[in-house]
Amino acid sequence: MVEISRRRAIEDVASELFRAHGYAATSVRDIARVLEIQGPSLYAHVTSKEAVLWAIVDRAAARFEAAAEAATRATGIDPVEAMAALVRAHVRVITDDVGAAAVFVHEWRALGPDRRSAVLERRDAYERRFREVIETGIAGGDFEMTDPALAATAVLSTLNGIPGWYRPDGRLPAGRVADHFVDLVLRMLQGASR
Amino acid sequence: MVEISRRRAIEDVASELFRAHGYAATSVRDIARVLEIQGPSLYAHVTSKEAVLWAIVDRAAARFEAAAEAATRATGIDPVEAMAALVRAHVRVITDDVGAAAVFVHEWRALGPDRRSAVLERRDAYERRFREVIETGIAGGDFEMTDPALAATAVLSTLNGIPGWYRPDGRLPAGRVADHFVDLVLRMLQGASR
DNA sequence: TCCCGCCTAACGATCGTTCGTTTGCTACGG
DNA sequence: CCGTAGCAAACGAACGATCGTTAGGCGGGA
Repeated sequence: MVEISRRRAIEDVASELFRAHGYAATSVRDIARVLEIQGPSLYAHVTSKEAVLWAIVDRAAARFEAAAEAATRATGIDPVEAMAALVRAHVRVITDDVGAAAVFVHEWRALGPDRRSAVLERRDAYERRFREVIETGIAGGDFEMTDPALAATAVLSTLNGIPGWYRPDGRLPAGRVADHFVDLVLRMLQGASR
Repeated sequence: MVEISRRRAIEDVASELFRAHGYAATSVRDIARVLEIQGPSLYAHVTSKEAVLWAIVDRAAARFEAAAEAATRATGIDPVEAMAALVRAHVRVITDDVGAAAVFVHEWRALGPDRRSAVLERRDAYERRFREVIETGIAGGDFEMTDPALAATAVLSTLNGIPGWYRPDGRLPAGRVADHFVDLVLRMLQGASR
């Protein structure tokens, strides 16, 4: 395997360990052991354990933001279409790197105060994209909702459960997962059976 | 506040700290500090840190199971009604003790192998209740679903996001939260407008 | 007097991190 | 073709701090 960057390899290993056991329960020496080097040797490539977590979280956040941005740009103003694109983009980011996505969703509280609040701010902005599409859909009669903010939170909760069970070699390929969740989310937002 | 059991007070404090910072990031001395005693003094009431986590997780699991059992017993065979009761019961257990529910959902991986697999087994059995109602609903034409297992997982993901934002003194009272989520879940399961 | 709740002291282990040194390769001057 | 300078990567020892936990003692209410 060609080694582009030792640092990136560290972050990938750390992603998987943080996902499986959590940031606090994963020691620097645990990460090093997987790479078959000694714990302190890691510090030739990274400045601190928290910096590794931050690199993972920051990159994951950027991928979510870029995917949502692209999805919004690619679709017109039709809320149903826009929401489907947002969901599909979100699921793709998760399935492309489950470890990083899980760390982004669950381990941001381990960051220091500054970085933690920065993540929360970006998360709010991201959720706002979903809420605005929902509000547009309500105004246009495409969606039936009394509480758009709660609906956006519920939608993202549903999607963010995926890293808890999805595995790249599981019974459902990533594309099918996306299809199913687009369907589920649109059902949540569109009017009930009547 | 009348103090029924010192041990229970420890578990309640631990619930809140485990929820806020995670099990591994919470020290025994952190728990003791909130109770205004010294760290080692906890061991007069408790046998180990993991035992505290187990007590919290076990009680939360039992409350989920009991609530689901009661909900199932109270409703007939109508799947829509049964699912509504299951969702309402689940949300009530969460809102009754957000801390314990959050710990149950997120911190079970910190348990030792035996207890962890015991929890996973109970969680599977619990999820099975949801899946069976969904399957019954599909068979009777009440629900439209191609993948009942995935639907059950998605429903529980949606509900288990609640501890991430619900606060007893928040803008939504517990009853409204339950109403909204019953609505959202039934929409997910029932046929869409398309 | 006894016991229960809490104390302080201390243990071995492990944590994140720093430091000085060694290793193995690549490039280049003579 | 040799010798050597340079460099990135990893090593092993060691640091201070903190972890979960044990042990023994002290004080006050029944």
